[in-house]
Amino acid sequence: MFLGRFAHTIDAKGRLTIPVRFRAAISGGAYVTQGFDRNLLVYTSETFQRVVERAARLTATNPEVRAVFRVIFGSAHEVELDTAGRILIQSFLREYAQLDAESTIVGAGQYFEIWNTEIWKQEAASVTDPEKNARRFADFDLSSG
Amino acid sequence: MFLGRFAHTIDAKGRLTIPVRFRAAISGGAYVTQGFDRNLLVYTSETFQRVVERAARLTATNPEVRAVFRVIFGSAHEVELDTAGRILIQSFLREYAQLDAESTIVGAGQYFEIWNTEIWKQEAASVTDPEKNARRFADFDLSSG
DNA sequence: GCACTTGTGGGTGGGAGTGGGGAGATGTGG
DNA sequence: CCACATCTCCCCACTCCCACCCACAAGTGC
Repeated sequence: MFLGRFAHTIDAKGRLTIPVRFRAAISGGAYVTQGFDRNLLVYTSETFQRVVERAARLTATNPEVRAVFRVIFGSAHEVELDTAGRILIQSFLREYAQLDAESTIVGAGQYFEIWNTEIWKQEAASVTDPEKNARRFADFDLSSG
Repeated sequence: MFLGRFAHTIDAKGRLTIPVRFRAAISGGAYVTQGFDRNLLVYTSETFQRVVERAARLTATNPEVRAVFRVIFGSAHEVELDTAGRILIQSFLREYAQLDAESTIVGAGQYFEIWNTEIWKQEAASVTDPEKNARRFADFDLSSG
């Protein structure tokens, strides 16, 4: 499970250090894709496999399905940790998420997100708003009870 | 069960001593997350697991669900007691709860809270108001009889 | 007083994150 | 086939933080 929030830098070669606590989970390989927001998502091989299997049930005669295929498969890139615990992120993915040096890694359970730190701060303002969170937790019935 | 109220200090390294009475309950690990107010919550592994299971049923295609994931998973941090009975609190969590040296730990049954002592005092003004408490207990049908 | 517990502060070695050199692989154009 | 640029991955060096260690003050019980 991916938990927590980390401020890391992407170096001039496009490499991003993965937090130590995340490395064991993706030691068998991981997949980076574009996210639903201006961010990137990183899945373990197993989780990505489940997404692929679900997508495979859809029929490619539907143009919207083909668009989904292009997002899921066309943006996905398999990555491995180098000896220093880093991954290399393709330039087109860095461009999509507007990643420069300052990046923020956010755990999200089955996957984790990579954000440009400036863009993340805007999202964080919403995520740390007590009133909004109270409503979210009430709507989804998530009180710790 | 976590009961009582304790005034402890967070040292220059971001460490907070856990009251002795709480230590056994979290000896197997604990999770710190941002609270619903300007505070932090500390769950045992078991309690946190129940929150995670409920959240896992939601689907990430909903933007509000993604925000919930960022709160639950992105703010959570697994901590362990050091040999002196302290935990290390990540800087972004300390910022969220505005924790400086003076902190107050408040038991809340299944979990406990960490407050900036100044902010806690404002909350405590409400908690120690006999009339307000009488109304709360009446509203939630909590009289011992 | 003395032993012990609890909370607090600080030193330190090793691990984590970062940056850069350089060898090898890959692609392109001539 | 070669020359050249680019990319990828290896290794190494450096800084900084954290987990462990110890020290000490205050409180408690005998």
